[in-house]
Amino acid sequence: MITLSEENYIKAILTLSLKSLEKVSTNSIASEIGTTAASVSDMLKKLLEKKLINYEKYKGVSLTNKGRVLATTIIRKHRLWETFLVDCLNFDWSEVHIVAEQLEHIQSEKLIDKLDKFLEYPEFDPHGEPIPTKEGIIPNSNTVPLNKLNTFTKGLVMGVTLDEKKFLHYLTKLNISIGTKITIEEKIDFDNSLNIKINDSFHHVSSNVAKHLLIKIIK
Amino acid sequence: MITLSEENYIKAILTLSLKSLEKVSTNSIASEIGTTAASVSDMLKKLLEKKLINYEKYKGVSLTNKGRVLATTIIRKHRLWETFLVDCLNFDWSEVHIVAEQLEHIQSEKLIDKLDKFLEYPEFDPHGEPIPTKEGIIPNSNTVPLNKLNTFTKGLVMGVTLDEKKFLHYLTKLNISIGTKITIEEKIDFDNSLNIKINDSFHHVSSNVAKHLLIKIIK
DNA sequence: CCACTTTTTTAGACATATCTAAATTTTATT
DNA sequence: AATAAAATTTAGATATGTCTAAAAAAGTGG
Repeated sequence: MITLSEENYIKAILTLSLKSLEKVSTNSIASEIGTTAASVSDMLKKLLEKKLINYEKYKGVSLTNKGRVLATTIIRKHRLWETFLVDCLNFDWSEVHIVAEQLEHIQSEKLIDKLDKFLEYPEFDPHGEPIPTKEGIIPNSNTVPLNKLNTFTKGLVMGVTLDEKKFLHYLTKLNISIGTKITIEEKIDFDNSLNIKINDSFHHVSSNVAKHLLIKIIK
Repeated sequence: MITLSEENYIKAILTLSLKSLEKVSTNSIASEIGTTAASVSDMLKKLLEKKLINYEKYKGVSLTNKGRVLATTIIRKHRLWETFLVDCLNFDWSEVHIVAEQLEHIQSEKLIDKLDKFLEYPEFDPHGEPIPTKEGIIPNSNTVPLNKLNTFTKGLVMGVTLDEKKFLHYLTKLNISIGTKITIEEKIDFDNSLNIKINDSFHHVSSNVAKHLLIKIIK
């Protein structure tokens, strides 16, 4: 069981992951949530226990695939509820946030699927932010599958297009999650596999893995 | 600040109050909520502290006006959300309860007013239960203002039609709340005031007070 | 009306989530 | 490379809400 508080931390970690390349720091989470670094430290232990984050003391945090899926689900719920509040209930777009912050924690997959349908599958929320898909992908016009990138291009992992246990487990092993920075070092013509750099360490991945990783190109 | 847990207790107390005339017992609350009598005892102290209930050790519980308004608001929210789930999202009426149990705790008066309007001010939820008004009255075809009752008629207080601090304070003093049993003992022709019996003690109330008390007649 | 049963409350624990203050580790600077 | 500064973690406390077991009060039957 995931508590409301844990959900808020996971969401904060995703938000921060998307803002920069580095692992998320304890202090940044504390200021995002409005709490103390000590409380964050306590909570990180619990989230590690539940395998929602990758975490080493003093070394910062990143989301595991499990954590990433949870976080995008919460953002999906938040943005769908905001859409409902503005489009159906005629809320002003500036006042929906605090209400959606509560609604995003309602536990019912069926509810959110039916709300999505009722709203006719909106792509963007009232603030223009893209609504993540049911599969946990945050749509972004700038994303490209990893295998389409040129050598020496750098990018951030924005999502995956395959929801398979073995695949996600493999990504965890490679230390790939949302916000992970990847550089293409070499493309092997023979089998379209890639040599890539992930946070300063080098790995080799097959074309089949690369095509399921959505990347946002950065300078 | 009222916590989610406190809201669940207050709601349970109202539900039980409406089922019988007596003060609500610790054990009945425990089985309604699915917890132990010890936990209920602990919580009753907190609810008394917050002036949401009338409570004397070993003597049972009733809601104060403040508690009654809170409880009916929660039921109003619950029933409006159930209506939304069935009418808009095409939920089956049998599966809405658990979702509405979560939604009923969302804190936003504006949200519930706008939802009410969006649903075009429904009078009944999908289970045929009346939706309480914004003022905290549970509509019931059987209710009559106290001043319309005949001598020796007995009834239960179902709501009030005046939301004024002095009035509610006066009712508290008289120990009148939702579910309180009242018997008309005598009607004074001179000023239409009434002598009534409340839980075995006798009181005199003005016609002005009587006309704002909604009563459901019982045998 | 006294003993027995049931109900309710209290006492003492535990889990969650938070805090302040102190200790530790990392990082930055000279 | 030593030391100062900043970031992070630990230790210890507090508040909420729950539990079990024991004590106390209320109700019941011979």
